[in-house]
Amino acid sequence: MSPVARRTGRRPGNQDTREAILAAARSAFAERGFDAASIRQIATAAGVDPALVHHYFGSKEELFRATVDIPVDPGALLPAVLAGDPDGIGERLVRTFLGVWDSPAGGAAVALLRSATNSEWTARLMREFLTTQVLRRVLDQLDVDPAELPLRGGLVATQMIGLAMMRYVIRLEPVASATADTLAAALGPTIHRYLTAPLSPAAPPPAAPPPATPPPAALPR
Amino acid sequence: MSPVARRTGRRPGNQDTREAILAAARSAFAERGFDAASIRQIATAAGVDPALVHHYFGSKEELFRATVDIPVDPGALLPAVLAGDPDGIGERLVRTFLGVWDSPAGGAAVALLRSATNSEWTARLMREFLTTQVLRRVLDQLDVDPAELPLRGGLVATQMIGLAMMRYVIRLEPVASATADTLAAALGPTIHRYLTAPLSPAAPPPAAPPPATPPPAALPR
DNA sequence: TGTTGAAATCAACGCTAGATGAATTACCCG
DNA sequence: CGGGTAATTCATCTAGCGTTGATTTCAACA
Repeated sequence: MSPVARRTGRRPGNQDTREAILAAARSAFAERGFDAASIRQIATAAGVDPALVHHYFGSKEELFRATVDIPVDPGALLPAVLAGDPDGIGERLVRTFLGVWDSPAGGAAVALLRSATNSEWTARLMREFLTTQVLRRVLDQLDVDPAELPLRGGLVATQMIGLAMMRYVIRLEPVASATADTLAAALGPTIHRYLTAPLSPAAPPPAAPPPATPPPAALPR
Repeated sequence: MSPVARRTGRRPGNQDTREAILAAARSAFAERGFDAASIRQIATAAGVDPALVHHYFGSKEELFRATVDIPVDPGALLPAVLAGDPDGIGERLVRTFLGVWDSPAGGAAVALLRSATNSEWTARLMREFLTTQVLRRVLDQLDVDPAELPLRGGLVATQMIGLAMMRYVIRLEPVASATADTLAAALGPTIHRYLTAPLSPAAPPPAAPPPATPPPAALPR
């Protein structure tokens, strides 16, 4: 009937449909997380039938893996962080971190972060990525007491993930729109302290009123 | 057949089914997030028919709201944070924060945090809670330049939410199992610095380089 | 040219979710 | 004792999900 009634079968031109699907999946996962993003809408966004997604990638999980698998090799970024004035290492780490998250790879990271809050296996994925890929490498190149290494790494992760959450997920102003300079200046010293400063308070906590009271202050209503 | 074949109708004894549902919902939402938690399994965990959940709370969203609506009135906690040595304010804030998150109310907070990463309206909920309920009040009671207030608040939020994410969601060791003392000693100075220390590096204040990219954030929906 | 294999679509399955409305039972008040 | 109201369940509806298998079209190669 209609002159252009191509309904089924292979497409004439483009060969880059696979990339289109990947791109659509990337943004969908980044914006809505693993569970909330649906293959059907990813396919629609890519102008493609849902079944085609399964044809290229086997399952939703594999699609997610392919989406996230932009290997931001931390090893490649570390030299730039470690080079130069040791006192500036905090600021440089923050700048590098922001650079990655603002790049296309950042979309994958946001997707991972969003999904880490929902499914346990994503959380584990992230945990392992952090420990084995990032923290360990960073701290290996500093002269840190190995016994203190995990805690120092955890503290740094705390600040970094918090920054990512606020800037890219919750989008709390003015952090969401702040310049890298501002954030580097503000957070850099924190990172530096977590990496180098003594951890335990030499002096016992002064005048702390009995912390024994986890507040029953929960107000009823 | 079975002598106790009560299938339908009102239950003999307890009247506290509503609370049972709420409790089950609280832990389900906290453990799995809004989307992943299902009314059906909440009902099962409470030993109740799914329809009963809709009878008490109208919809899943309302149930979530009721779950989250343990008003941990920040105003009630602030005096304890603000009293005493001003230099210890950071540590006290961390301790109070951990106290809340480790209490029953913390379950609600974890639920909110988990869900904030998925649905935009939860993110907004959290954003508004942070700005209007917490940050504003904390900073109102300190002598902070009002112009710097939002940024300082955002920085504090960054560190606090990061702590919550690592400790309660990602569960990265050793942060997840660290004592409140350890964390307070480590993070306290950071908070203190965010609240009081000068923000911009005195050397290169580029006089606000055009925040050329305010919205890389295409808000979905 | 004819054949083959990949690209793409269609239609459907099985599943689970949230939600609804009617039916059944227990409690409370008069 | 009897009626009304709230608590509880059952059966069902609709909608969306991931996934699968068959089927059709295109492109390349002998």
